[in-house]
Parts: sequence; C-alpha cells; structure tokens
Amino acid sequence: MEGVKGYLNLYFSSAEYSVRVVDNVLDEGENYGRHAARGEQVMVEFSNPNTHKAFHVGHLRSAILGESLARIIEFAGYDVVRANYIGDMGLHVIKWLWNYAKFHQGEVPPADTTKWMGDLYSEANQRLDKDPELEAEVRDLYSRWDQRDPEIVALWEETRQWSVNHFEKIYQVLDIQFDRWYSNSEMEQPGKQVVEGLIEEGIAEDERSTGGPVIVRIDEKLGLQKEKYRVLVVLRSDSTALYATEDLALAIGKFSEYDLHTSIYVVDVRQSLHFEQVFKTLEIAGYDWAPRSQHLPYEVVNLPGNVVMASRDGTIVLLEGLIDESQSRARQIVEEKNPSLSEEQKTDVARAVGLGALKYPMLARDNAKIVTFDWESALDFNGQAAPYIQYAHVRANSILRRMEASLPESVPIDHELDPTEIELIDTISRFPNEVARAAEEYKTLHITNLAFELARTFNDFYKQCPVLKADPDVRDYRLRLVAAAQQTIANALRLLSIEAPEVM
RNA sequence: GCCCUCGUAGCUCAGUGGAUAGAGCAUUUGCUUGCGGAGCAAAGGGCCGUGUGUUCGAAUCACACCGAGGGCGCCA
Repeated sequence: MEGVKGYLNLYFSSAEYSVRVVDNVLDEGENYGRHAARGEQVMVEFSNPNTHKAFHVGHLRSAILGESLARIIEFAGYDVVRANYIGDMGLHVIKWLWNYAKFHQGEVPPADTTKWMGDLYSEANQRLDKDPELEAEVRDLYSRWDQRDPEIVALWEETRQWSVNHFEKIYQVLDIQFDRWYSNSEMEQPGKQVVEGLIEEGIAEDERSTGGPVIVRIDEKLGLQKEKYRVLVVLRSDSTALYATEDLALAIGKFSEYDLHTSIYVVDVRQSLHFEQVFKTLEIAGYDWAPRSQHLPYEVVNLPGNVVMASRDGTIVLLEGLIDESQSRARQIVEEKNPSLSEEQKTDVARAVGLGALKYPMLARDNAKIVTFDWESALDFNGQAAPYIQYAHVRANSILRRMEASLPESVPIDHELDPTEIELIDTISRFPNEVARAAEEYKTLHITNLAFELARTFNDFYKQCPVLKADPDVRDYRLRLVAAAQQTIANALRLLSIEAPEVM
C-alpha cells in the first residue's frame, strides 16, 4: 500500500486472482464473456440495401456494424432478431425500370451484376438530368406500377431478383445472416392503410383535394412552439407510397409480429430526422411501444477529399472489387511470410486476413465519426488493424500446439508474476464488462479496443516471458494463461465477425 | 433561419469527471545461436478549436463563439 500524488494505491495478492481469472476463462471457453439470458427480444435492422443499385463500400458499414452489434447484443444476453429491409421499390427502382425498358430491353446482367445494375441507374439519372421532360414517362411508369400493371410487375420481379441474388452472395462472403427479410414493396399497401387511419383520427391532414400530399404536422400536434419535428409527408399527392408511408407500417409490423424489448434501426445519420418523425408520429397515434423504437445513426463512408459515395453519380468503390483486391493482397503476403502452408491454408488465411482488414476500421471507429475510405490504408495490414490481433491469436496457438500434452490442470501460482502477465490477466478479465458496455451503448468500438489491447498485452507477455522453456510449475500456469488469452481474443474477434486463424 | 454531429501529435484515431492525455501510420534508431520479426523496445512530435462557467479536480459537463460536415413538406 502506498500513497502517490494524493492517490491511495492498494496492492493485493494478484496470484490468487490471476488463477481465478484464467480458470474462469478456460471453464467457460467460447462462452467466456457471455451474459445470462434475459428473456428479452431485441430486433436489429441493418444493411438495408437498395435493389437496382450498386453495393458499395458505404453499404459495408451498416452491414458490418449491424452484424457485429447483433452478435454483441446477443452475447450480452438478449434474443436477437436480425432484420434486413430491402429497398426494392421507390423512385430509384422506377427510374431504373424506365431506363431498362426503354434502352436495354431484353438484356441480362453480366457476371459483374451490381456494377451493371448501378451503371444503368446512374445512366437513368443522366438521361433524366439531360432531358427533364422525360420525368413524365417516369411518373407514368410509377402509376402503372401502382396499379400493378402485370408487365411492369413481371419486369420488376425479375430484375429485383438479380439484385437479391447478389446481396445473398455478398452476405455469405461477409458471414452476415438475417432472420427476417422485409422489403418496402410489401409495406406499400399496409402503409397506405396506416395513413388512412391517421387521416381518420385527425392526426394526418389530407391535402390531396388541393393537389397537396398527406402530411402530419408533428410540432403542432405536440403543441411545440419551436420547430423540432416539423412536418412529415406520409403520402404523395398522387397517392403513391413514400419511404415514410412504408416505415410506419414496418414499425407496426415488427411489434405485432415480435414481442420486442427494443427495435434498433442501424441506418446512416442523414436519416435521423426522418426516424424521429416516424417514431413521434406513431407515438402520437397511441402506439405505446413507439419509444422503444430506436434509430442508431452512424456516419457515412466517404472517399478522400470528403467525396460522398453516391450511386447516382457513380462515385463509388464497389464492394466486390475491394474484397477481391484485399484477399489477393493478403494472399501475396502469406506467400511471402509463410510459404510452407498448403494451398488450402493459404486461401483460408487470405480470406481471414483480407476480410478482417476491411471490417476492422468500420468497427473501430466511433459511430458518429465519418470513415474515409482509401485503398492504401484499407490494404495496410500492419499496426492497429485486424491482422495484428489475428497474429497474436496465431502466436498463442503456436505455443499450445507445441506443448506436446493436454493443457495442464489448474495450478496455484508460487512464482512472482511478471508485470506483463498481470497486465494480460487484467485485460482478459475486462472482457465481460466491455461486452455489456458495447451492448448498452451500441458501440462495437469497445470490443475492437479491447481486442487490440489483448493482442498488445499478449505480444508484450510473449516477448517477456518464456512459456515452453519456463520452470515446470511456472510453465503450467503460463500455458493456461496463453490458452485463456487465445480464447478471449477468439471470442472478441467472433463478436466482430472477424476470423481467428490458427496459422497465418 | 432552425436542428444534429464533429474538432485531441504531421496523418488516421482512442480516451467511463481523477494521476505525467495515449495508440497506429509516417520519421529516426535499436532488438533474432529464444515459443513465428505480420512482432518488440526507444526517440522526437500536444495552447486537447477559442473563451467563460460548474467542480476539490475538466479533453470529458454547461453556455457562447470559431471552423468543418450533415439534415430540414411529396428522394431513400
């Protein structure tokens, strides 16, 4: 015990505590850090890609963030329902169909499906920008869709499927899973019914007779003097559905289908006002669960120079190209570092490292911070990045592989612990708390931070403390410590949806 | 005009009201007859945007200002 600068530092026997931590990790194994089941259901809606558009790096953030949050919240003891809400109808789809029917009729997508679909979409926008009179044709097509013109519906179904097939491929590569798929096309009719109800209850004002839309004056309904929630347009003047129309129905649908403690929407920050408006409107309409719907805003992914990625303008980095590039780069490095691996192992390592390197920066940044994508840092596998953490896992595995026996039983410590041992144990012991914190704050950042620190403290320990060549009693404890560190790293990486390879 | 977010090392970012504000990259220099060097160690580099408060104590909380980005009735 000592006093330093007004602080009272207490030192206690870390030996007993250390044994307890390590024993606990090894007893619980892959469940180390998992919290007791609460019996409460949480829905995490994420990814939400639009069909008929390219899937680019910007979409990766919601997909990765949502997947990881779902894993973390589940590990924190909740029953998680992963939802994906496909944007398969709306002005963008109609524009695409218009362009396709008029200029590309009969064409089928090439191998590079999303690029082609994205190109057709930006081409549609270019044509419309050049000749605004064509907008009339697009509006006409929208009303034909609205009347379910069989020809339009058939074309829509076929082309929509091209996108969906591609999404499924991407999710498989990224190891992302969904329990429930929604699409906004299926919310159009229910949404319109919700709006009818709002009009009847006097919550929404129908201005269609004077050529206006159907709106909800939220601030007025709440009696607010200053503008805050403003006005939400819930139906177009031509009675076609808007995103807002559909979101009302979706929220209601979620809570009637599931008994949700919380319904989380992982959607980018630009839609913050929209969600506040939708949730507030539902609250005004008397849905008591409305406050349990929560928008989790995250900032966008930009290109260097703060260039926004927009399918419309074609300023995008396609996900597929990036994944391929990252893996082949990783492959090249494996060849260099570890040529003795089998072809199959090299492929596995390249996948683990390449994908990990892409996912990590999306998860390691605060949700409110913009991610700037550039090729150089995306393909940099050194330093504060997933491969560093994976490498620590590999090193631990390497020691355990060489111990030529099964892991020793728990032993009391009778040697003086090295400072690096204490630090490693301390970091391992913090994992369960960080899981709880990450789940509560919806921040994957806490897990990436801890994973990095685990790797760092393990590497310190690795350098400082011989394990296999240590005295027998010390050796037994250190082997168990190595196994515990490896297990904790693996558990943390699993929550981040990053593979923990055995070799690399 | 109203609302939201961000501002910490040259760059990218951590930092739960508490000790001398920390990592990575980049720069410079060391470490392998040790369990894998995708590693480790060291050096330089900071009016924590500015100011005023609250507090025993502020990068952290409040307010104002400056700078950057985003949103705001028929896009999603």
